[in-house]
Amino acid sequence: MGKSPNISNQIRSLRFHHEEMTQQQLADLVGVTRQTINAIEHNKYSPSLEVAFKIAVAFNKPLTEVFQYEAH
Amino acid sequence: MGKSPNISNQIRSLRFHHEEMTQQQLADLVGVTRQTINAIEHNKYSPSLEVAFKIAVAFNKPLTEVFQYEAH
DNA sequence: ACACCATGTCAAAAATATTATACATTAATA
DNA sequence: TATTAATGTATAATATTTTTGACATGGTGT
Repeated sequence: MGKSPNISNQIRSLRFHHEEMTQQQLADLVGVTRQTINAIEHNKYSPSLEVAFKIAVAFNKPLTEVFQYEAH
Repeated sequence: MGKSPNISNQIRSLRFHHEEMTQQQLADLVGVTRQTINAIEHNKYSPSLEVAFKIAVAFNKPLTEVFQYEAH
């Protein structure tokens, strides 16, 4: 659904809370490419639910702590 | 990410808990088609995070109560 | 200065999600 | 019987996400 201004995320800050985990390292944990992590981090589009869940697992956080939704 | 055996959901039972809300009615609330709801309900693929959030909002539940992830 | 690493970004291709149309089945109902 | 509503499918077309490959930048270290 294209650009998603109504979804935000804490990926960047979570990465730095995790011993400065790099975009590449997170991508490897999740099983996607570095560009995908970068795009999601910058809200270029809303990821699939599966990728979102995998990111949450990588940080050992519930999904809703990584991604927030604000209806408009 | 194609078929998603590691994501399950409670959409069907939530629909019936909501005055027997129909697939079409949920689709209208969410802004997708009936076929999309049907496919998601049957785990044919994992929806976008945005659609997942909208479904959760339609049921007035946190996303993680509607969708569950089980890493394998 | 040079190399290295993390990041931002871009464009084209591949993969996946979603729509649109259509048709079959079942249950309810007039 | 006939009709209507809800659902399960199916296929092709469109939209979106993800990959791949590439290049540029700023920072850090040698």
